[in-house]
Amino acid sequence: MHRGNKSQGRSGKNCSRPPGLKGRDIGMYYRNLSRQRKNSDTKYELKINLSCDVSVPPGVIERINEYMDQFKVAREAGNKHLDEDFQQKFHHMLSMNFDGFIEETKKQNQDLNLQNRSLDAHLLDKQNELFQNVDFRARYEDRMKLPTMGHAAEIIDAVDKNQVLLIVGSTGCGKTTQVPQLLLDDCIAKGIGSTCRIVCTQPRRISAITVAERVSYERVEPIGHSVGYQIRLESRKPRERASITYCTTGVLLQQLQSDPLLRSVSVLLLDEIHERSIETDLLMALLKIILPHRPTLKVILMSATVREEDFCNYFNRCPMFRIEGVMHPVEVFYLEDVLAMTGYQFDCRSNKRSRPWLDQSDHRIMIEPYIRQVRDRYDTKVLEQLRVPHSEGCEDIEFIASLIYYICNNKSDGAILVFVPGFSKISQLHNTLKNPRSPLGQRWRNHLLIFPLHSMLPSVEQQSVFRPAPKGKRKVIISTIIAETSVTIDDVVYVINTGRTKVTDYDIETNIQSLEECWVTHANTQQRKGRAGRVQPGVCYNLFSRAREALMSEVPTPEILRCKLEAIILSLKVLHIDDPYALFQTMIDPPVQRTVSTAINLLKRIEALDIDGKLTPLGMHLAKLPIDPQVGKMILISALFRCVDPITSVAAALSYKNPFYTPLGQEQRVDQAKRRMAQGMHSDHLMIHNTICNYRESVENHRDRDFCYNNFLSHMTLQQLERMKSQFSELLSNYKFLNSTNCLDHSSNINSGKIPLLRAIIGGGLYPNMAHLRKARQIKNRVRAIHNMTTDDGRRVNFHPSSVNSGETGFDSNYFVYYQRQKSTDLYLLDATMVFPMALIIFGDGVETGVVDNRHYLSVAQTYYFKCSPETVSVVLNLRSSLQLLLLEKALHPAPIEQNSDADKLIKSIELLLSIDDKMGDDYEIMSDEIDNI
DNA sequence: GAGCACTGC
Repeated sequence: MHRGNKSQGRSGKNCSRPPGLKGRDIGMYYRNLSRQRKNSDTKYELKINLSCDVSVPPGVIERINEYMDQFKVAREAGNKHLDEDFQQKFHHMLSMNFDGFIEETKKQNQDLNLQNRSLDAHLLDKQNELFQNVDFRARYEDRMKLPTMGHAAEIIDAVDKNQVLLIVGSTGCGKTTQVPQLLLDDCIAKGIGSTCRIVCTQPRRISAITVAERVSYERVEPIGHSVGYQIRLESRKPRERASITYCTTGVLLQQLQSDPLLRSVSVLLLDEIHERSIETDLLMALLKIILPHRPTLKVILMSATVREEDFCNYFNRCPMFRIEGVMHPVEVFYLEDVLAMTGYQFDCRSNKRSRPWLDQSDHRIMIEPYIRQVRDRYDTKVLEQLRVPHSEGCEDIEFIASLIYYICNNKSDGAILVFVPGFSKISQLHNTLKNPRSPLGQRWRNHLLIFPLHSMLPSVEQQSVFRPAPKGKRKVIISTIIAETSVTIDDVVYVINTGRTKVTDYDIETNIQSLEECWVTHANTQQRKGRAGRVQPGVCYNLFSRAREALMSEVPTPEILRCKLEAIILSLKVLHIDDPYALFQTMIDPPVQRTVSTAINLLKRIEALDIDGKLTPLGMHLAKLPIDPQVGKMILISALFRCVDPITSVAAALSYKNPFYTPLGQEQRVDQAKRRMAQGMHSDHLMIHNTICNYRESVENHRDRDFCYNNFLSHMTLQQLERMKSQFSELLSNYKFLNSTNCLDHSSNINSGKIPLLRAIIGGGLYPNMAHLRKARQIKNRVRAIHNMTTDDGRRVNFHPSSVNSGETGFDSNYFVYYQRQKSTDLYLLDATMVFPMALIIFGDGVETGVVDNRHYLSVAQTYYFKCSPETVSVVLNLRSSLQLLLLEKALHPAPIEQNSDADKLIKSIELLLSIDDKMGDDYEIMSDEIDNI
């Protein structure tokens, strides 16, 4: 760490770059210089530029010192609230290794192993009765038409003889609804129903509910008898024994914490494992550990025909069943066929710049050999069109529209489902169909019923898209990948697959998450095709050539390779799987070590793990919260600082979703609504808090429907956010951080009105995700503004246009914290809250102090340096160490902070320090670390 | 000036 001497470095005005450099070259020069310096490890020799002065007025320092003295005295007196229970649990937990943990859980009494003979007899009677039921028999006959039922005896036999089984079958084969029933009824018939508890996991909440409802119907029962479901904050659980539970995979993973050997389960079915979600990948790895300890547990893996050998091999070449699907046949056409049918000609004069020129040469290399291969089968006109690079995908919206009109002209009734990559293409196609320029378009305009489908659009929650079109109308659904698995519309007969989708990726080298458009995989195309054959024979039009298809990947990249691992590592630690590297190595696709080490470093920085990678008391609390560790830390701090309602609102929205939706063409009005809610606080997070407060008020006045409608809010999302808030406050209360389970309880919200404190706590949770704004300039007569801002790694970033901070100037502080940073057309902060420097100093790590040019400073994470009087330095450092002690103590001995207790004094001091933050002059000098992206 | 999709006892 550089202290004192001013070294000769490049910075702001003192720099001396070679003369004659212009524009981009200047940026490149500094970038290279900065990289060289980083490489030669001379970072700390650079000049330190001191930012704003964070000194505190002497009167405040006096008051804080008074508080702190009392705190010290109280601490020394050893006046602690001890929670023996937790302390014991924690020490016990740390002292145990995995094998010890397993031995311990084996000793616990598990009722399921105890057969209940009178219950068995009762179940058998009931079953005989059911089989005589007229409705049951009618429904059973329908069930018998499902291909799965044709394999009933084989499946039951195979489950009996094997611990692990793989069932491969496409949509409609009935594996999800029938296999659990077969096994349950077999157990009951054998007179051992009381030992049977079947759990079947689903990737999505909606599928857990609908499948459970379907199976209940087949068994002529209301839901909650022998069949039920369990998803987060919503469950209709079935009876304990002789039952089937459909749950989300996430719920089962959470249950592992209290039942690590799954002793309450006799048969576990993992459905849709081919989707390669984090949850199923992780569960499969954990099952490999669990199975040897649970010889009676049966596991049935269920997959579509997508690389199913991978799963078979992963479980030691377990037996595999293939069940045919009952889909109607779907005719498939490719771009060349569609061009031949429609005779469409692309406008080659138009400048299609959305695809980089390099792509054009790639396109030629791909298409020319293919054209030679098929020149006898297609007209030369068609082949000429195939040569146009923007013929494929969804570059030409008019082309897609013309195919829709072609279907209207030539094909029988049935809805059309168009897959496009994202919001902008939905919007473009929607506009084209609504305001057609061609006579053909005008002819069909009034015969189309158009439904845009996107997670941010309200139509997903409405029922009209599922209803059949009235006579004379044809439904056209323009959708993202959401209609591939998550939203099912039955009457679709025609699918138009543009072959494009958006995917997020994560670059471990640069730590940058990106969202980019790319080609789908064979697996996606297969699934999209299937959407056309649900009710009758269908047609699928792929808007790419067979040559393009040959270049597409087989399957999407598994999720585990594309995301952060902090939360998983923490959850492994409570299962006593202490070496995350080793566990990840056993997965089907292990993430690279660097991703794991990055996650571990972050967990150490937020003090969830200690220097050796062991769980800290804080880490143990965070591991048990059903939320990412940083957001978990935020709500824990909010409990200590008694501002639970606002912060749980923030946490819920960050971990679930933003309650605003954006109807097509209403972007600006949505922005206005958000800005109204933000109340000038310069915070997307506090905006959510304000929104929830206003929503509650509207509910009390019975005006919530209007309120949601006028402000583009999703009622369903707001209600789920409320449920999550309750869950958080219940958990915090169970862990003894709070007195009340109600997040609105007065004792939990004494400081909820103190906005600077709320900012600081949001900052404390989101840290180290911080950004520094060096200049904000309003563009004349516009709502826009230009922001010159960098994140702590020196990269240039901007507020995402959907953030309430975009377009804003006149901030009271130039520092921000954010939850998500993503690269698309630019590197964006998707959400941000303005924080005062003191918040970063108090809640940040790597806080150091020193003297430069005879001025004292405080620095955060060796990134931001603030001028500061020596008196303030001393009081702040004192406060920081006390806060750390308090956090540790509260984590070890959870208890609410009593009014006027020693800890209360500390909290008040911090509050005092944060509340004096006000507009502080900040110099805009460019710092050496921040030059990378100019 | 822009928003693939999921999920948590």
